[in-house]
Amino acid sequence: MYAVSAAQTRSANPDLRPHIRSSADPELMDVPPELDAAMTFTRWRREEDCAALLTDGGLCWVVSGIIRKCAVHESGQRRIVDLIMPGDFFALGPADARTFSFQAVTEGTVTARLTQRNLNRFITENPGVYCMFYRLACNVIARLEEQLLVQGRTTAAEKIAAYLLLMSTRLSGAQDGAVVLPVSRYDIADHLGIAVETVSRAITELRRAGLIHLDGPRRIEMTDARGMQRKADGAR
Amino acid sequence: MYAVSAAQTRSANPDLRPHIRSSADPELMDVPPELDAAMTFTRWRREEDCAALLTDGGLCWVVSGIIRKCAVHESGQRRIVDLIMPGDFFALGPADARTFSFQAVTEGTVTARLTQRNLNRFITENPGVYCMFYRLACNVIARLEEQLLVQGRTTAAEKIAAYLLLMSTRLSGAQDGAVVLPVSRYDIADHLGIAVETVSRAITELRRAGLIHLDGPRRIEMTDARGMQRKADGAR
DNA sequence: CGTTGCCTTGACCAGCATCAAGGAGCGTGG
DNA sequence: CCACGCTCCTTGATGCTGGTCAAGGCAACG
Repeated sequence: MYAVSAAQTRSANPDLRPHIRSSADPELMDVPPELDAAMTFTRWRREEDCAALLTDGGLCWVVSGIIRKCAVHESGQRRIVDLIMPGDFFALGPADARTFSFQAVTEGTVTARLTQRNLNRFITENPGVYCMFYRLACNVIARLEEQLLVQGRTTAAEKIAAYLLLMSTRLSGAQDGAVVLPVSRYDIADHLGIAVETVSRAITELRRAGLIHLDGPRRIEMTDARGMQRKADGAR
Repeated sequence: MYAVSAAQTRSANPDLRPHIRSSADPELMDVPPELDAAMTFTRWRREEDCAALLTDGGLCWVVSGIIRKCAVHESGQRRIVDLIMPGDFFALGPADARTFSFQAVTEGTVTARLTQRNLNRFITENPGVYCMFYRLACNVIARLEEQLLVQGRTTAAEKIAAYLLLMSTRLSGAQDGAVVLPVSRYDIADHLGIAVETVSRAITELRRAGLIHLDGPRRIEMTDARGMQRKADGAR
């Protein structure tokens, strides 16, 4: 077992509760109050491993902050398969325990957890909740498919452009304006399957082309959303 | 609406019924007989577009054969995001209709379809079925994550090795023995985001290295499963 | 003030996309 | 029966892209 370093509140915390809303699909995450009361909230430090949340087969939501789902190859290479943001849910499949690990990306990430026991107890009384789980799972599917499309672009600049657009929609709901990247260049590299240096170069290329404007390494303004879209789609 | 060219049997066909089993998780797809009776079966010709199945928001299973889920970019490039095999289910998300299309890959692919209407009717009487949907959706998630890991490899040979191993497990349940690829080199290329020529060259490279043996272009024997795994993991 | 993590740039070379060509298998029609 | 067109697969030549190694800047932090 993993020793969780932060305090856990055993019941619903009114401070945290309202944040459990999917930005992509606000109406979706209407967690029934009964379910809410059965959840355990946890706050995580940066880079802290939170896989222990899921070892018993329970479910988990990100309330605030970011969680990343990683796989580490034999060769030592790390691959990020998913970035889990506020409102998103995640669970550990039967085969996942061996391949995947979870870490908090941002300091003070808060998760809401539903243990297998509480889940079972709740489900027997209220089987309709699976409908919500089904829809949440479909959201994950849509997210992974988008990620596959981003990784499927040919050049690095296209990948980065598509990635920034995707991040922009996921973080703010819009594809223009400014994004504050919650992840480092290293994380982006491992998420896209390219080298850090290439990430850096591609961002510089987009900046030189006048498609984005940097305000520090993390804050990126999309000065030309249309152009970014064309770039992402591999227009020549 | 799309004119479906093949005959449809309105009720459960005893010939087709037993095939609706997931090879990956046999116990999972125990479709309740009541649900089975509400399904519509369709047989598709090769390359036939079967997106019309899903426009009403219903669900679909592949009974036999293969369905591919594609996205086509502005630039005309095609990307395959998923290969759907017997026992797997698929549905059309709200945003999917614009981006994705579905086609039968193999001649005579059979699908089982549950219309939105039948689904609704059935669900009100039996809400527990969503549990099955949830688990099926989790299977899709696991599949997409594996695909992301395959695409995340660095060199083309690693990608192809990982892809062949994955195909092998998905088609036969084992990682050794022979695989008969249900897809063309072009499909593999569009699934991995690399050029056809590179696919061909990578397969030749694996053959020359003694890791596989070709018996015609589609039938591939894994003569050295261990070596394939090492190759896929980027061992040097 | 040194250390550490993160980001950027340069130089170099392997690997892949691209263009081009040719072969194998197959169904169609003469 | 063969000629033809078609799709699919393979191989070669070439130029560009990105991985790798190396170095340096910058900010936060002890």
